[in-house]
Amino acid sequence: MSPIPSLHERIYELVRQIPAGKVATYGQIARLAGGCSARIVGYAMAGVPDGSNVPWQRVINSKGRVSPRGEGPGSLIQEQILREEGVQFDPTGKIDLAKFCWLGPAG
DNA sequence: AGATTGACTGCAT
DNA sequence: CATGCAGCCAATC
Repeated sequence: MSPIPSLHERIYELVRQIPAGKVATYGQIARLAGGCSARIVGYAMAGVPDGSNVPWQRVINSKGRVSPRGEGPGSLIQEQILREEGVQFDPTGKIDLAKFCWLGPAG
């Protein structure tokens, strides 16, 4: 526990601040995390330990859609969780970022 | 220290 | 709308 959390931990803390029913894009988190690139956020999400309080499911890509993890229902699970949170999906499976995009820790 | 990779992004074809 | 390419930066080998 250092006074200055690593980039990874900082991202986790940031994602933890995302309220239910809202979502944030990788670029958004990256910017709030200190201006790193969206890839770092994606990499951090991939390294999220199972059991942490990080609602990684609320982090999506700039397309307003969940990131296709390739195999497994992972993306589908994420979509279901977001629906449970109150996030609405378009008929195309996209999220209305105009309403559900998290503005940041400031609100 | 160098090369490779990745849950990204934006533009071009 | 599908595919390709380049830029981006940290983690990993």
